[in-house]
Amino acid sequence: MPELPEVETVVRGLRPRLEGRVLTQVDVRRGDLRIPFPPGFADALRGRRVLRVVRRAKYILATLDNGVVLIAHLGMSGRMLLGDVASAPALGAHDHVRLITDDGSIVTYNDARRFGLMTLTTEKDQDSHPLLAGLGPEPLGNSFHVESLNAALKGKKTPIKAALLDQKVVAGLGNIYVCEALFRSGISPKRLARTVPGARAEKLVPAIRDVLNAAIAAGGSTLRDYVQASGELGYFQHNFLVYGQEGQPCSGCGGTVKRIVQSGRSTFFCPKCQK
DNA sequence: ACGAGAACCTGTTTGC
DNA sequence: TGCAAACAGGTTCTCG
Repeated sequence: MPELPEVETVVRGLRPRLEGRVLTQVDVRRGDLRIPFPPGFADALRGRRVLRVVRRAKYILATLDNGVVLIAHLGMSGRMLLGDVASAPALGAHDHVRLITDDGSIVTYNDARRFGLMTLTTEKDQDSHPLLAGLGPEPLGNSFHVESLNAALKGKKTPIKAALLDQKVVAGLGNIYVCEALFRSGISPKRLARTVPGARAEKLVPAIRDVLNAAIAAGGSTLRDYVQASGELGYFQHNFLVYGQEGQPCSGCGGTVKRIVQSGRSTFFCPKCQK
């Protein structure tokens, strides 16, 4: 479900609830997510103060005052639901973890499909953690630029669509924003990645940045069940130019947006505008 | 070593 | 109307 803009939106919703607060209660209802919760998971968090909450790629990282870092990933269907002790919502069918703070906030991690995960590391080991160590550059950060993308795509025979979904190439893109960025840069999703470095990459880098920034400004995209941590809906889905637009007229040329399947995922694009 | 495809799991939408 | 198939924002493993 959530890609970089949605996770960023969730993090911004969690910050005012968690940063500076003490976790007075940590309840794990169901431990069989994508990876099992580590032993002592709840004990490592309970009674600790949250120093900061940040996003890395599609991961949410919460650093505690004992040096422990909570790693959370929302998978396809994960959500962070916010509530208050005063009006505590009943536990839902897929509420897996519930955090309660010293000022009465409730953060509930809900994930129907259980493709998400929660685990622990430490500040010291964070950079070498298996989930985080291999990630490519943040697309909105200083280390993502034409040169780094050129290097990452060099010699790759896979279609550019698949290459951009590879979190080692650039960290945080998913199916929606890859489709949108390729459309905005006029690059066919079927084009081999090794043919993108150069002039095409010079269009692609700003297209990726622009679409992500626009989506963050809109509070992410709300499809089906995704909602912001605040419970509000993102609205960037209304700005999709190709994603989900099969059969609709292309905003660029008036032709028809096509849907194909690449490595098992839907790709939406305009064959006239994207070469 | 690399890339395509399957697998993980549940809920919703689509099509016959 | 009802049921089965298809499909969904991600990641990781297996197989060729």
